[in-house]
Amino acid sequence: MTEPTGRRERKKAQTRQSLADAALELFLECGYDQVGVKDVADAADVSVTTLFKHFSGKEALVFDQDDDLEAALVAAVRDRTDGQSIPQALREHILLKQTQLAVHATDSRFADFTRLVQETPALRDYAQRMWTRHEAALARAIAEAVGVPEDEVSCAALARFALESRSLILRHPEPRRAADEAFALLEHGWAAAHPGS
Amino acid sequence: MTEPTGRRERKKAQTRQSLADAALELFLECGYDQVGVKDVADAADVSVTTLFKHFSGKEALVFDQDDDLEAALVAAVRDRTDGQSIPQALREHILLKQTQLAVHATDSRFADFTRLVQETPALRDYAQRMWTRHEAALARAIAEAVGVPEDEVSCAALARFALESRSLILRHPEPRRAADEAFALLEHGWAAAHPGS
DNA sequence: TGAAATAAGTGCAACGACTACACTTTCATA
DNA sequence: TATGAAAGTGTAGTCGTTGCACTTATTTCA
Repeated sequence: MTEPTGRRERKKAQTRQSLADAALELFLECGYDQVGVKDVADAADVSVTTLFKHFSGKEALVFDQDDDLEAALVAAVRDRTDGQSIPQALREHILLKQTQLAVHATDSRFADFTRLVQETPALRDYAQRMWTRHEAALARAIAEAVGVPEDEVSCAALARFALESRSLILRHPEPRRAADEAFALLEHGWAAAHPGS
Repeated sequence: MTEPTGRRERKKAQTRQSLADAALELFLECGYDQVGVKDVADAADVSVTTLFKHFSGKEALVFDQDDDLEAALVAAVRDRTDGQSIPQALREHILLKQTQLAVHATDSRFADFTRLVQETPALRDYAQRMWTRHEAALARAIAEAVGVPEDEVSCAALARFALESRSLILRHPEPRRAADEAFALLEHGWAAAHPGS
């Protein structure tokens, strides 16, 4: 299912990959704003038109795989271990998915990538939207987990706040501690409204 | 101090006003995306260059007076009545400043304005940024009010969450109830971290 | 196997927001 | 009243993005 069957799909995927690779390399080397969309297309040896057939905009060149995000987020709530509260589960997930990898840079390329995103306003904002785009799905998952109607405001609020705290954590020198403090707030607030979950 | 002294400043203010008026009228009539920046300039009888000397971008044409926002926000925390918690004060302020006016439309023009903003992604996002831009100032005010160092994460978190809940409230059919629920979460969480404030 | 349908990729021209530049007009002030 | 600062103008350009008509490669199916 992950394997492209025909030659056509394979070439398509390859073109997309070339574009993403070229973009990241150029952005890292010269800075996001110094590189035009034309430069990326040229480096990948395709036309600008083709570039926009693959990516919805310049910022999207950097975030290749945003599809898993929502599923993982929902799963983090649904499949949390017994006794773990929803805010705790979300803190773990966000911390794992974002910060730990970036800080203990196993791969120095990932650290560079994160720095690029954090230092470029356009990309920082885009990343934030990427996450917030899944607010509704997360809110629904939370509502289902506690067994309340899915339009409960407190669920939407928890979803939004948790997703927002991501950027709060990311910019802090000690992400783990920041996450603990930010989520402590949510933890207590949530417990008051929904005891025992 | 609010009175422009010379004729020059008066004309400048007038030009700015013409632009803002023309923009709002056109946007309301035809929709934000259907109106070009050129159309606005023409309607105000100035050049496009001049338009951009007055406003930093197309979206800014709609939000004329964002300067008071920060001061009012800080004041809402600093000058809250005794016995009122910080989250309560923020809920009141946001509710008053945003939602009440929009709902009980004293002025139907204000309702139209709010609808325009909410229905136009570019404007909705810009408005959200406008508020979030003052997160740091609000966080500082909160930290000062409780007497903790100004880089306390919980203060930044409360500031961010409160500002974010604005849009949560705005899109809800019953803003008052939504505000109560969202801020209840913050209320309890905050009380746990900073008892008695 | 050999069309015919399908989809990727191309080049060009254009649009809209925005900026740089060199210029004119208008006002304040010494 | 002369001088300089500041408001305004028009043009031409950049950059991201889209529409269009077109070629080329691959899949499908009669």
